[in-house]
Amino acid sequence: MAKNLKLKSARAAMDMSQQALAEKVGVSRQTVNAIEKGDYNPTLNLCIAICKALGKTLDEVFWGE
Amino acid sequence: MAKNLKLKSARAAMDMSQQALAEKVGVSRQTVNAIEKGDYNPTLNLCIAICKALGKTLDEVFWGE
DNA sequence: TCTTTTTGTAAAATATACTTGACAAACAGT
DNA sequence: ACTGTTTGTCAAGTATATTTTACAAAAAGA
Repeated sequence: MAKNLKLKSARAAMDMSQQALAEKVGVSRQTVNAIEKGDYNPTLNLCIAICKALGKTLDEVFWGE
Repeated sequence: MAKNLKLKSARAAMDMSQQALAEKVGVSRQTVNAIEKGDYNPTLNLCIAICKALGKTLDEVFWGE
């Protein structure tokens, strides 16, 4: 799978660490790391939580990798 | 969880049965049914496959339930 | 009414998302 | 050089998405 650079930059734009984002959306830091790295395939609910935490929409963060 | 009526209507607009959509995206009919019914929480890759099959984007089908 | 397609639903099994704990490398600040 | 934060990664476990088989109700067509 491909790295999710849109997620990485959206997180950077909010000056948030993987840890901070993970806590805000209620998952482990490794999960956020794996999603950014493209290792797996988050669930829709997690994608939505991440988008809301970053002030983005699904299309902006997860559409067109 | 809430029913996904946007998915249901997008599928209807393509004149596609749950079965037909399921085959097109490579999952079982029950999975499509459960997603429409709101029973669970598909993975991102499945959401993307469904959107492509229906000619929609993530925001149009899965954003704001 | 009869037949076929579509949909709703359930239980048991399998695949995989996600967790926890842990360790090391890269980087920033002092 | 030292300290603390961030990131990358691994292995073993738990939770849950998805499959398969199966049956019945609802809708559509003839």
